[in-house]
Amino acid sequence: MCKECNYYTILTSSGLEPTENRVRVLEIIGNSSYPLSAMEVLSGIKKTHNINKVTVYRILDLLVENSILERLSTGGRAAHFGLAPNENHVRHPHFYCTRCGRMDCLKPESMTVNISPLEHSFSGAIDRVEIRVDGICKDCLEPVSS
Amino acid sequence: MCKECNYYTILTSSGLEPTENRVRVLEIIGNSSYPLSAMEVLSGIKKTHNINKVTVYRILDLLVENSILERLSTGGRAAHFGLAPNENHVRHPHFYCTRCGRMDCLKPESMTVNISPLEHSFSGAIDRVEIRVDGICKDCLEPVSS
DNA sequence: GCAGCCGATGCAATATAGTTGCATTATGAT
DNA sequence: ATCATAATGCAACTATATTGCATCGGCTGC
Repeated sequence: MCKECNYYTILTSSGLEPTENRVRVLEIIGNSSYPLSAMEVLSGIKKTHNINKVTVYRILDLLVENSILERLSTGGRAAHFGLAPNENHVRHPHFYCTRCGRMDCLKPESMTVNISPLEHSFSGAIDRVEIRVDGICKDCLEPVSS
Repeated sequence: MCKECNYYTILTSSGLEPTENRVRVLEIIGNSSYPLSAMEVLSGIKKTHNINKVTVYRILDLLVENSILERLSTGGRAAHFGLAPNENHVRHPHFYCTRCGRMDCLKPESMTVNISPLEHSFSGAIDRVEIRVDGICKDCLEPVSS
């Protein structure tokens, strides 16, 4: 997903200690081509290093608070996490397969959205607009080949 | 939310038994101006009638499957449920207040979305596009008045 | 009427995702 | 080295949702 990002530097430039666990969480999400759930991050790291699930949750919260990661809701139960939009990563919508539960990134240019009517009329504060397309992915549509 | 809807008829015309519990679930969601969580539906009904939470969950699932209700994800943990788009209810985006956790309906015309680029390039099947605006609502922004 | 069936509901137990409190360990400053 | 603070681990817990199985209630055929 991101070859231009130095995860260590991302942390330090946000004023966060670049601990091994934080770098690992950020790496595993940054190197994934689609957003990951907390459990996917946990088991990904556990393949090579010991880490506790609470630590993963706390790091994910911390990175979301610092706008390094973005928390995405799925049609399912678990939130998924991807790199937050920044100069290297344009904000983009996501696709959620209701059959296999996998989440994918869609190209930013796959849709156009104009929220200026809302911005002019809305009396609260707008942080972000999350767009999720639900459906069935290519792999789940295709008949199983033998 | 809907004065044109006869909840009893909505059920029967979908081939579902219009049981008291089903009508009550549908009424409480249909009469709300914003989507409700399963727990809100449960406690709403419990004010006047006995009902089990499992029954509520099962009815919600059933009504979503039959496209009578729509399941909306929030930034929080619990899914919320509102009437599905139909001839009386145009599909519209929702607002989620990250401070108080309340969900609100936004006017359909508050934004314009064009997904035709996606439709032409996407190789899976698209069911629906869910749009959620996250931020802080008017009430939570205002200083508390004494 | 009533025997039998089936869908709807209830209840208890369980699953899943995430959180909290507190103890322990690691890190950096002096 | 000592101390303060931040980060992590562990166990228990909460909230949300689901499953398995028992029971209830209404309808059908007789």
